[in-house]
Amino acid sequence: MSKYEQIKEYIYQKIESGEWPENHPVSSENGLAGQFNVSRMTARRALQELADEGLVTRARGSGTFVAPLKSQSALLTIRNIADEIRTRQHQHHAKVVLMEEVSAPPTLATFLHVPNGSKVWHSVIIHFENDQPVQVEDRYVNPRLVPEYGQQDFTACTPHEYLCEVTPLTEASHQIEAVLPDQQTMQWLGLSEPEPCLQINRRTWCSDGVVSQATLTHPGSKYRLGGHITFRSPRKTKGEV
Amino acid sequence: MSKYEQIKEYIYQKIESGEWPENHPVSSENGLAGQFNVSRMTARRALQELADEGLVTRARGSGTFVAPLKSQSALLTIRNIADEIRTRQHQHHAKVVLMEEVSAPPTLATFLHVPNGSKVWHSVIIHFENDQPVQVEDRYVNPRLVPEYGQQDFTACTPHEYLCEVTPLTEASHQIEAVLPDQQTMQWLGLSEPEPCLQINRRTWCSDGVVSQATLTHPGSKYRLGGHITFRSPRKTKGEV
DNA sequence: TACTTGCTAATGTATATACAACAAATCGAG
DNA sequence: CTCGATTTGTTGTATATACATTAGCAAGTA
Repeated sequence: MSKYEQIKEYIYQKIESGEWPENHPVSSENGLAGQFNVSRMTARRALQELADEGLVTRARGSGTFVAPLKSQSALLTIRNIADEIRTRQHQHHAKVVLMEEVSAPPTLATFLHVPNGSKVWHSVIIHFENDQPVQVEDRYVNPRLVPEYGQQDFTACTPHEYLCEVTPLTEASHQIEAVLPDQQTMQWLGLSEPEPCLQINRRTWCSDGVVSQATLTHPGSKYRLGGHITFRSPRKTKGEV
Repeated sequence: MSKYEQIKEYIYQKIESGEWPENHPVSSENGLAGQFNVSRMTARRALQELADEGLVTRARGSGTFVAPLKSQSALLTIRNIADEIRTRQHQHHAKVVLMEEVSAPPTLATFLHVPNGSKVWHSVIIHFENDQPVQVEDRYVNPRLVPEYGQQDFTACTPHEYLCEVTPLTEASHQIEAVLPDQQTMQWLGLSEPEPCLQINRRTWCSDGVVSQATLTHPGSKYRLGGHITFRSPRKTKGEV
């Protein structure tokens, strides 16, 4: 193991064991350099990487301290529906039930930052897992940024994949809620009785503005959103991230 | 702007504009050092940080290349309910409706990795936002790792906050689904009619094993889970992460 | 062809040094 | 004692250098 990794391990162990609680001072760069008999730059690298991983905070002129645990937030990964189905070794296919150009109503126009009443792409696509419908994707797309949207074949590649290709997506915001589907959505999902649905509202951005607004509706009985989380960056012991 | 930041900006711009597509080679450390008239170590820092942010991949002996876009997954932040309410400038309070020690049924015992039938803590806590119930937290806790759980005052600090303090939580897994609440939950949430609820199933781990298993139920009409996402690490232009 | 060898270029690690920017403690004057 | 200036310690940036490790290529060899 390289020297800077040894120093990281040493500090990591102190923090994980609880020997160094929150805000406990960590030896300075020069201090560590002395303890471990390395140059300051090597000790510095250890501290810098720990800071990048969020385990310690550093303040010029003041020192390095054990970072407070971030109890308030955790990260959940949201994956592409097609990928998710495929990794379950199931079969995915999509059906385009609607592809049109419509005048954006006021709310949508505000969402997409386009002039009120201007034309936008509107598509509705149903995603199937082993021939069972698991998602209705109702999407509006800004034609200024993606003029060719209406001409794509979305049975081959999902809209999200396509959008990632043609525009460098930079951000997205999600809202997840539980709702009862309307009649039309029930029909698309093949539901005879109303049942709770997981609805994800997603807005995606590229550097030039809002690209797309999508509402993804999943039947609660056939779909759940899962994710694994690490509160801190895991140690890179075995060479893999 | 410091020199290494200028180099990062330069490369970032090339990638974002699409001028350098996936797998396009990036100038070598020495090359950039020449172009920008800096030392190799300064150019190296720029490339190294871009690699840490996932924008480029590096291979010893081979070179640096624009990383493929990760379209398949995005990250959603899940926050502590109490923090979330407080940042909305609303008032949060909690009510403990149940705190007991029970014998773990088989399924739960497997979940928590404890012997079948051994005692575990079980608590049910209702969280209020401005006196409206917004979450029922039904939690089981491994007493081997958190023996004092039953003696805490959870009107002052949420269980999750407490658990983060006493054990260094390292991981969690979440499952989110839409369900109809049972009679008891409806009563706790003050619902007269059944309505779709967002249910989060969370299991948390520390280095010694599974700490806790919680089911968080939110009424769909009063709660949605929101999150902002960046597909790539944002540029650190204005000095903030 | 198939394999080996050696060279070159690229990244990875480590060191030494210099100076800048900043925070906190120290000291001195009033 | 209080306020302000100075000092000291710590992190941030930048440079120069040395050597290690590896990928890719080219040339040579069987």
